Amino acid sequence: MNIGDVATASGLPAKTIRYYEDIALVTPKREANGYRVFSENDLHKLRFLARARALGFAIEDCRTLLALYEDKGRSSAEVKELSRKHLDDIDQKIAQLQSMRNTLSHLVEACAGDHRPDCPILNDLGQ
Amino acid sequence: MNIGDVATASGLPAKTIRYYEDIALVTPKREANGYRVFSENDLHKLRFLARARALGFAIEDCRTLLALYEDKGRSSAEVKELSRKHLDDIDQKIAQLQSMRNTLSHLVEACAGDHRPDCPILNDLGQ
DNA sequence: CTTGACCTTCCAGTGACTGGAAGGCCCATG
DNA sequence: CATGGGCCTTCCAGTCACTGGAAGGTCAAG
Repeated sequence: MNIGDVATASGLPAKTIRYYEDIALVTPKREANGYRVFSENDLHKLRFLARARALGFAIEDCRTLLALYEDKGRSSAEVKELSRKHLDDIDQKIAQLQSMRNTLSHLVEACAGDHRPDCPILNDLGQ
Repeated sequence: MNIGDVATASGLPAKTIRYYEDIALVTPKREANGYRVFSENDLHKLRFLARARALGFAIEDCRTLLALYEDKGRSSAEVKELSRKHLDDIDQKIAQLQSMRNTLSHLVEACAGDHRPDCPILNDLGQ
């Protein structure tokens, strides 16, 4: 398979796949003409990466997860620990966004949004 | 005031304030020795920026908001529109994170997290 | 033989800082 | 007067995970 094929099959842009090769997450072979050749296993890895990234795991975490995935003797504790930490991160981010949302939605509601210059949003920011 | 003073007073790191000068969000004067001198108005702007950033507004939005803040003839409609869009962005981000959180928390719960290699998290990623 | 869809590499930019090096300035103490 | 410590300065590089674009090679169809 060429890069376009695995891009379609994995849902990742070709650019991203090249980048993943750059940072050694996948290591496709090369044809005589220089084109990358992807095996089924490469595609499987790319799909794994796409899913892990979609869950918000950082690239370096994806690298770790992929290594654990391929290590048939790993303990699931390590995976769970990594995932639990990531879940905590997500919860923190959500909490932060919720707090922004709270403040901002109050301000937006209080703002008339007409041609007049009086604006509770700017008033608040200018405290 | 020197940069250290406004850093303390605004809560922004000195590095960040220098960066804000770089991108022309503030324009402090200079003393003969090259040190930046910040006026009360500069400090006021920095506090405005700190609050706007804390609400998650992008730097370019902050620039716009600051300009509107200083334009005493602005219409509040423009401010409200910008804020409403930002609120939508926040909502989208929250939704995305919630969906990650959902999936991931189910997986984490399903994972024994012991010495055995069987792991629902990796099984899911490897689909 | 040309066209168009692939593919390649390399370089630069994104956003909003952040860290660190190398060096100047200022004040107080010995 | 020297020195030490805490300010301040500039400049460069790195972060994260791509993304865009230029310049050019390859391949199959018509």
